[in-house]
Amino acid sequence: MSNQIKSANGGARGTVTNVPVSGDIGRAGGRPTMKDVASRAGVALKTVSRVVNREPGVTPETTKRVLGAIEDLGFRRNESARLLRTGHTATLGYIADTWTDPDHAAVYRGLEQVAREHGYLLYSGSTDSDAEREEQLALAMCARRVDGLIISPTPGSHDYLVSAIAHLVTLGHSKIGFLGEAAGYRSRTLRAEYAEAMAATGLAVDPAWLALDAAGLAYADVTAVFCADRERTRAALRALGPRSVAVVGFGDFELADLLSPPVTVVSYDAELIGRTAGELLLRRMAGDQAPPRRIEVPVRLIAR
Amino acid sequence: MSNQIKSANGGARGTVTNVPVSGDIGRAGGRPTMKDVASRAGVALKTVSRVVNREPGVTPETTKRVLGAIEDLGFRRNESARLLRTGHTATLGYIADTWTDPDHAAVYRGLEQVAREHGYLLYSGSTDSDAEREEQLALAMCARRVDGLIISPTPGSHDYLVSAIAHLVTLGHSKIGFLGEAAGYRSRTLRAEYAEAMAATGLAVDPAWLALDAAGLAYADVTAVFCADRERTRAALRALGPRSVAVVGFGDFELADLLSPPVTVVSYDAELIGRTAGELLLRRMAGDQAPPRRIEVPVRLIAR
DNA sequence: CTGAAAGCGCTTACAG
DNA sequence: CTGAAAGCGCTTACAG
Repeated sequence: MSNQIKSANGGARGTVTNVPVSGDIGRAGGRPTMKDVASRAGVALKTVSRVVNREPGVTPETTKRVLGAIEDLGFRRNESARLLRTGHTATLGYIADTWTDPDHAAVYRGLEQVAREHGYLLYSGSTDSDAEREEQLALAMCARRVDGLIISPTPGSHDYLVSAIAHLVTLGHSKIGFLGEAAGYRSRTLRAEYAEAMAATGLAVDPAWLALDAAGLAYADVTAVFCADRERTRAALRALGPRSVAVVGFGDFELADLLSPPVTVVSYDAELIGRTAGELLLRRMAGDQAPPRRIEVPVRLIAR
Repeated sequence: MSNQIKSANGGARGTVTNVPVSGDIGRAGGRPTMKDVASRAGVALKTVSRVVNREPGVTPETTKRVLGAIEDLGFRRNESARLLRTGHTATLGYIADTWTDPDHAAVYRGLEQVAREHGYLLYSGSTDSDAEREEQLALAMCARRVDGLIISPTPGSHDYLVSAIAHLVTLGHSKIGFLGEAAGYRSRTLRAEYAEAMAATGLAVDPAWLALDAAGLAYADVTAVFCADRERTRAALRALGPRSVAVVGFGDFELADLLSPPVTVVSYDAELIGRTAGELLLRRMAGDQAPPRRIEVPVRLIAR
């Protein structure tokens, strides 16, 4: 038995309405099967299968009888059963940190486009950066035999830092701090790459610049700061109040241009990433045996 | 055959890496089945089923043999097949306008929590407010026999408008305009409810206040404006520049408090909506036959 | 304690 | 043009 709930969305007053089972959204007591249709139409199972699949070679007469029975019974083919026999599931899985991150939402969007164009449905799940949950989701999706799986992992390399720092140098800054996660693998990587980017730009790094926190930013010995994620960008902006330190953030956000002074950010087309990932996956599913590829989606600096 | 793609997420430089098939993420040539395990362990199919399902009454000895065969073959039960026999799919569907809307993302988040707690996986899809796509998605999910379906439709009633307008009246405003969609059913409803809310507050409405657009806001005969969605709130703020007209928006957004002057918004806990919808649905799936219910999630005015 | 048979709802060969 | 049988990978009765 299936059920349907309508929940009001972002424009409504926050209402959840519980709508009972109706129409073709399921029904108690089991749904009619091809077997039921066959017996009602007085034909064999296989004939029903033929008209449902629009296979040629069925008399208009019998076709009509079968169609009538389908209509009468409200039959709808059970896709799961068909797919079991067929061997694939026409399903893709997508796992990411959280839909709350606008970039992930955009990746999802791009991926969904590709999936829709090719007739795939999407299983989705979020991990909140919990590795165990990521594994459980991946395993659960594999157990359902998804045809393909896309995982949006925690980030790797970050050489966009170079352009962000170059931008600040152009504005006359040299004491450029870094505001990122306090601990963990990802944090170490990011800091190392910040140091590299600084070196590449010919700037020395005061160790204190690596240990900044938003609260103390106004009193730190820096004239500019790069924030590794939206959350820290916002924290920095809040803590600084009337801006005494230049802020460049990773990840664009709405209204960033309306702040005074506006915030410069490094950003990229996350939806394109979703599309690209989807297309790569589909190509592989179609038999492409090429070795792993790495495709870079351009990052751009939005100087404001 | 299953495939796996890793696509970099919101913190990375925009990389898509295509990882080839490996480990238990699928394998060419078909995966081993219970039958394979049975013949390798020298037992009947049913015995394999027993140990996989941890049913009692199997000798430690045979259990060990079966487990060994499972290990050797890398067997993982095909959940889709099990579920076909079982009659349910342990799957919920969620359809909404777009994940890009932070409220929908939050609803999803709440729903996913409930789903996870109860062992359900989520099919998801977005419609971009396209009714046809909504129908196709719903049909596709029903064809897969989801156990339940949650659709987040375009909004209905909007009496939160009353509190927003009351707030503006408190601040001394009486010429309060409305900025919303230009045309369509939803737009008419919203405007009607705005007019009602104004009347309820004892204010007359100049017809021109209903036909505002962001661009002309600064020259309109209003001292305040209510914006029906985030997009229009941003458009109004952009068009107004240094604020001459008070702005109240529907839907909170990051950094709204950092603008000068800060923007007052009407908002609600979208994640709670997701949880609530999920719990209602699950209850119904468990046999609850109660008539449709309407649950209201409180809306709050965030005056800044 | 273990297994052979039938069945979930469909499709794939193969006959007539 | 139509159908009876076997099978997808598993579980559900029912025997031994």
